[in-house]
Amino acid sequence: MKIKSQKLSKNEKVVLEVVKKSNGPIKAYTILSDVKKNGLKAPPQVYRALDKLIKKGKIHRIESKNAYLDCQNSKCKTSSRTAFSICQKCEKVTEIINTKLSKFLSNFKDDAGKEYQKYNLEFYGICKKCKS
Amino acid sequence: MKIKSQKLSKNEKVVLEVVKKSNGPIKAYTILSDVKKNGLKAPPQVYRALDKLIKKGKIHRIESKNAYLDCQNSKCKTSSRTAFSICQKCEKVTEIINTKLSKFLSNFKDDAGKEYQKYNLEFYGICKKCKS
DNA sequence: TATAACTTGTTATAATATAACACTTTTATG
DNA sequence: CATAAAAGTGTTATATTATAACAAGTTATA
Repeated sequence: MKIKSQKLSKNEKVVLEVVKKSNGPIKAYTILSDVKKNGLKAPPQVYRALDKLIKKGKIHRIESKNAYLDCQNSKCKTSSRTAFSICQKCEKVTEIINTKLSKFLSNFKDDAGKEYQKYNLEFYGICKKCKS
Repeated sequence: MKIKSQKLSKNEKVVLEVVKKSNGPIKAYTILSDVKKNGLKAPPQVYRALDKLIKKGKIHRIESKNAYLDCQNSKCKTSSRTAFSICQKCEKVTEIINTKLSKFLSNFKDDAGKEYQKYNLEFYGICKKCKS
């Protein structure tokens, strides 16, 4: 089994830094305006970096928000099994790292007996801070 | 507890028919070009109908595809707890209706002990047909 | 009938994402 | 090392997805 290189290119590093330092999910065009000081100028440069970073397990895409979040899971080597908690008020997003959940979903068989190597789960609710 | 009306407006009916008769997830602008023969002309008319239909539990949005699918679950009264199987080859999408899964996710407590009223789960794999 | 809530029609534009092509850099390997 | 293949970059243009804003019509019902 060939292991995908985790080495990052110049643009990938630049984009990853921006995603990391953002406090929560960040949008592609927000990243773009930020990385302009690093010489990047056009959307494809950002989107290409984002795609690679996702494949390399460095960041995740929050599908329901068209936004990107750096991976909090030190053990995460891929982008294949993800779960998030999303606050419907403040829009805060947290990655859920929970063995019971990931085991259940990884072992889940549908009615045809099929298992899945890849999933994305998004939970929606009101976070602690917004409740109080 | 007030029950949300399931009554559909004219445009909602028109859009729902198009989603229903489509063989799988359908895009907003595909719907638009289809409903032009019914007199609808502009994106907002379609998007408004889609939003309402989702809230009324008649259709679902497949987040990772920006596409819409009619709800297969006769018992589905809301859009709050959804699970789908998505083929990575042919892009076929099937709604997963599985009590074990929905129970597990509805009862799931995160590390803070929090439960969620709403979730969306997307499984990715290769469907039977594409495998053979 | 008045009025509030909902629905529609319309134009314009915002936000998100990719195609296509030329060029450069890095990596692998004969 | 040479050099070819693969990966990465820069750029322009354009495609795709979605919403803002406003005016007007319709429906429910107090």
